[in-house]
Amino acid sequence: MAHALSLHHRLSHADAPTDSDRTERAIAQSEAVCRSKGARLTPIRRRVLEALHGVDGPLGAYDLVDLLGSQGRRMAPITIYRALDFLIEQELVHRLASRNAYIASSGTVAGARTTAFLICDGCGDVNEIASPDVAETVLKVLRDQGYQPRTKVLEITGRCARCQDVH
Amino acid sequence: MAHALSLHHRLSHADAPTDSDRTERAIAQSEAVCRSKGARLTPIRRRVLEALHGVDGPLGAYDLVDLLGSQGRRMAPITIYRALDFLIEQELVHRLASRNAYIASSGTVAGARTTAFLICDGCGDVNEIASPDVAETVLKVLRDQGYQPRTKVLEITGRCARCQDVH
DNA sequence: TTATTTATGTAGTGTTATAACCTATATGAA
DNA sequence: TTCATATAGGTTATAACACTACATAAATAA
Repeated sequence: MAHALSLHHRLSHADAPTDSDRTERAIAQSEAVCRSKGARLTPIRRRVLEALHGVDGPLGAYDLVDLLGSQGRRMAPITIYRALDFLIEQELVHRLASRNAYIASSGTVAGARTTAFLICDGCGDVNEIASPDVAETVLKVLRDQGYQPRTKVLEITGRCARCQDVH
Repeated sequence: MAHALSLHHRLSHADAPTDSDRTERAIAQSEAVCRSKGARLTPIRRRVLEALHGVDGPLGAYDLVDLLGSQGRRMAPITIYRALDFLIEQELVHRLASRNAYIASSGTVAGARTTAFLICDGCGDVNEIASPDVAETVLKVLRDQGYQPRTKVLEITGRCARCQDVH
């Protein structure tokens, strides 16, 4: 991938309890979601989800292979992909097609809302926003066309406020 | 790619003049656009663009390698990618990240409008729509966030009207 | 013409994703 | 519990997509 940012830059501080707390809460919530749907959040799937919650930004599938491999037995790429498929199915993770990367669904897993990701070309930051206006407008167009949407993810690339005017 | 549809299904009828007429007009318009910008629509780039206009739907980079290779000297993948980069730069072609595929910009090349692609999981059809409402709503959100957008392409996957209720 | 830039050729490699097949574990029914 | 079935994961290999690096050729500007 030739990462713009090294993994280390994106790893959360281990000594800042808030981050791991957030991860724990997200996992607990995910477990509840899976239980209610009869879906099995197995140890592998859970570890992948934890890894994605543990970093600030998206990770490639092979990033996950390396990251999880470094803290235990190395898993084959296909294993990671299978876990990702499951997590995407449960809408716990989004695939950022434009980046070939995966990111944990943030916060409100509440409804099947349309979310947009603002992906910065400069710093690589990914900003997940849930705009009811955009969601509604898009849904209206889809209704007009007779489309039944599956993906409700919009990926928009450009430059974030901090990275304006830079090359 | 293990194409859901064979190339032949997607090739336009050679004996239906309307299709090739459309392609010719699109190419003529593209030539004009390039001339006005001082960009060079070389024979290779032109052939790639023609190929994309000549089919009904997106093509992968290696589909283009095969398609163009079958009607002349085989070109290396990098050659196709370079041509695609140019065409995307000129906004004559869009990359569909979710499909690893490329599609010719349809019709109104007029302005840098936000376009949305409705990609059908069932039949693979790609429907390009230019909704001013969606465009405006998205731009408003981006302004609020201080984002300066580059990609103005929204990819939405789901099922088209014809493919509802199927599996 | 000559210098410079832009485009293409060639070979190799990096990166992302899946196929095919087998084994193990979990779940439900008898 | 025991067996049947379904689901998850292990292993190996390969497919599919994209680009690096460097050489050559063609177009453009000086």
